[in-house]
Amino acid sequence: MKRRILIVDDEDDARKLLRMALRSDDFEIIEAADGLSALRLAYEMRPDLILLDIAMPLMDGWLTCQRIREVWDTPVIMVTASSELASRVRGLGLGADDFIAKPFDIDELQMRVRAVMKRAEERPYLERPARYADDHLVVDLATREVLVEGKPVALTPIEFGILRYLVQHPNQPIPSKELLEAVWGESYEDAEATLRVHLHHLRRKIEPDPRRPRYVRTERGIGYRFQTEE
Amino acid sequence: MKRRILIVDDEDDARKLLRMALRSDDFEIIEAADGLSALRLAYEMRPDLILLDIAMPLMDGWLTCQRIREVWDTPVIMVTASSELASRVRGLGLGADDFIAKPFDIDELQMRVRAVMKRAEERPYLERPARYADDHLVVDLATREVLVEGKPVALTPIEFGILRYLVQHPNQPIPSKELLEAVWGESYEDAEATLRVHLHHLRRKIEPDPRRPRYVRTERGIGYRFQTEE
DNA sequence: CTGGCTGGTTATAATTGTGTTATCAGCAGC
DNA sequence: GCTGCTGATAACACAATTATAACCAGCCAG
Repeated sequence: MKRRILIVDDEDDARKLLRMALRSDDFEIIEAADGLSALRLAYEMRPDLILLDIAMPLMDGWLTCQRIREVWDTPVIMVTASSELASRVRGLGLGADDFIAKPFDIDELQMRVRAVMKRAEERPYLERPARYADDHLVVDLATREVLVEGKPVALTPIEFGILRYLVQHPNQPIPSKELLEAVWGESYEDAEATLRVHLHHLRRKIEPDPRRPRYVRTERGIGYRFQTEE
Repeated sequence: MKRRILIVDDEDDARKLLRMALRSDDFEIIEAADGLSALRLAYEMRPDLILLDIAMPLMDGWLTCQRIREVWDTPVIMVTASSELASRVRGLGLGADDFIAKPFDIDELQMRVRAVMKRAEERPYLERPARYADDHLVVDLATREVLVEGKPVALTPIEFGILRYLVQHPNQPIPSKELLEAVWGESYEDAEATLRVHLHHLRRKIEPDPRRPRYVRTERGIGYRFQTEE
């Protein structure tokens, strides 16, 4: 089966180099010159792997990686200038699967690409949903769009973060601690009061009847759960 | 928790280099100079990660990796001279988790070590969805969902805790003390009166006829038992 | 048949968890 | 400076959960 690889780099020469290195019958190469068009292209073409340059104008590789990972589990290899080596560790937290330093060895690149793809295949593939839709509510995690009764609804970053995590784990009770960690990051574990307030706001915006939640159910003693079916 | 790393290389200098690079409060380093003693040491010390040089006399890195993997799946990082780059691809088939070329960058080594360990920790994702289901009752421990006659039933945390423990040990008489300890935690061993009350509530919610329990049978003088078949 | 034991049932009061509202501080844009 | 938006915090209301006590029912041994 032919694998599709998305190369993201703002410099034409760098893209060409990567493209040449990966020229193979096994791969189909697509390219983007900046983070934003990479997101759009990824949304459209569903690549099997993304090669991401770190140094890019506007939206850099870190941010792009983060945004991609908010929605898909597509494996990502970061391409770094060797001077940036020390900062690579950051990438682990953002979920990059591997790194390769420029200038890279062609054999090494190919090997890492194949290795990451292999690992991704072996992954116990629980693909996270990128979208929820029914008559009342539409949540599109890729475009960050939320529609209620067909009308767009503006969510604050925190509200969207909560909703995203819940939608990505439908019908599962999510402990409040887990939700806090997912949205606020670690070391924010005892702000459940704050969480309740934001959940209140979120419900007010998306629930048909906020008094008796249809989507964001509370699991007493545990946390919350996104209910897909009535 | 301190992680144990096994370094395998026949050259003393190379081992020293690796040891120095990984000197850290997080790691405990053990070493072996050839494949065979590496196997023995690994068996004895159960390292969390193995760093394996490819070029070694007698039993080379590939073979050692293969032998290790025959027994258990400790993560392995292969260390290669860069001239051997092309042959690296072989390692994938043998189950190595990552590679690093000599001479290596210290930051990169540390990063790869931590990345591989992190992945290995996340691996035991084989959480089996314990579940009980028949015509009348469905208990899904993963989603905490309980259905009676197809309708969802709301259990309190304690009620669910009791039911979970019983379902996880079907057809076995569970002493009251054990149930108490499992649900409330230790040091709560003489609240059997309380336990009875909660069991009453639980039965009222899930039994077809609470007067004559079908599922939660009482074992006089012992405790309780979850009966799967009539 | 009777007393004592084990376990079931009911009632009630205390505790806890969650929803809601109000208020304030920080901050960006104007 | 002001204005509007966002998020944190505190205060309170309310309902669900829990522990405790009191009482009841069945069983078994003598």
